[in-house]
Amino acid sequence: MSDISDTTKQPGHPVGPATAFADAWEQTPSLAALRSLVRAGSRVRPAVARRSGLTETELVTLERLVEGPVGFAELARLLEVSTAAATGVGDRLEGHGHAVRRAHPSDRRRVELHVTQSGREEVLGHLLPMFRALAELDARFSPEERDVVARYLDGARAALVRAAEGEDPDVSADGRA
Amino acid sequence: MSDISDTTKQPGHPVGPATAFADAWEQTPSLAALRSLVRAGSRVRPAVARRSGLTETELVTLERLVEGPVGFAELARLLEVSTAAATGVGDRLEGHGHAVRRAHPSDRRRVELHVTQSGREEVLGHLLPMFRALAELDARFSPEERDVVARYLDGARAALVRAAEGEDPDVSADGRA
DNA sequence: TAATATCGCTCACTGAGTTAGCAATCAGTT
DNA sequence: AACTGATTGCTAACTCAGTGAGCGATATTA
Repeated sequence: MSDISDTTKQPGHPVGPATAFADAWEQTPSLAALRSLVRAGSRVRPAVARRSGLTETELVTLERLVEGPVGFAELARLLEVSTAAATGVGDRLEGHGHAVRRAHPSDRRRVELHVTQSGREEVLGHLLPMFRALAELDARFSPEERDVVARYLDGARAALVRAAEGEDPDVSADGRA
Repeated sequence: MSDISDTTKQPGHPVGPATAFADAWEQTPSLAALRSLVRAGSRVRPAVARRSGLTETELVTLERLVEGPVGFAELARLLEVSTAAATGVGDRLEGHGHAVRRAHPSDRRRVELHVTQSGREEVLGHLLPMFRALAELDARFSPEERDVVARYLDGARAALVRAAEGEDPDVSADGRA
């Protein structure tokens, strides 16, 4: 009975416990901007992947591949999937022409996955414009301002990392600005 | 032949086109911090979902539900999935005891999904600590500093949004700080 | 009242992930 | 050199969250 929210009557912005939500969030413009930024950030990869006709996993793999070839075991580790899944990712990327398998020069167990020109274009074509835009934005701020921003962002990062891993409340190290 | 990267010989940090990557990125500490932040941000939801034994989709649904009940058509729209998938999400959330179906008071076609106490605890328990940590961080900065941060973050958000949607290069509106 | 649209559901299917187990290879120890 | 154990990448069988098509029920509009 008391199981269900009593916010039934206020569809848009109910008053119940959701207030606690809003209380800790969206108070200052900077916090609101932070929220929007993180939201926008987590929409980039899915969107780019969809436009490229790739899985998010495949896109992450390509992003890594432009920095150099990777073996499948390592790939599985950084994607946090099974090696079987990594094999599948390689198959699909090869099918798209975005990557190629190559024997490891010294270790004959290993097979390295290399990005192709097509794969590199897919990744850089979508992401370089974003990087450029961010670099231009960054350049519009003074060194002192950038320092403030960096401290803020680093603190926020620490908070998010703590949320992502289990929250040990007594971890007071790490994110001190 | 010229298809494959010639970075084969430099596993760790090759010199090839990946340099273009690094050039536009990770130059200033603030840009590096921004990158880390976005990275950390996109790890939060998957991590929280896994710890809660939920799909990311189910977690997103719960986050929305704490703000009030939603119908399945609307839910499908905001999740960007089919209504069939939304039905499945509802089934699973009900199975977990995190949500309940209820008839819409006036429209007898509609079925609203309501969060339960259990569902609310699941969401708030994981996310409120993060919100609090961010609010505390925010409070450690002066209003002037927060203003700088807000301008920076808003510009960054605009760049990310532009990257998520198709990049129209001539869209100069929107994100001007 | 009739035509159209919307809502939530079921059904059959797709596809990216899982676990288990395989042969091949490498590395260290006798 | 040979044996042991770990690692690498693959296949096979399966799971499960998504899709598209189509359904009855209800709401909305002409």
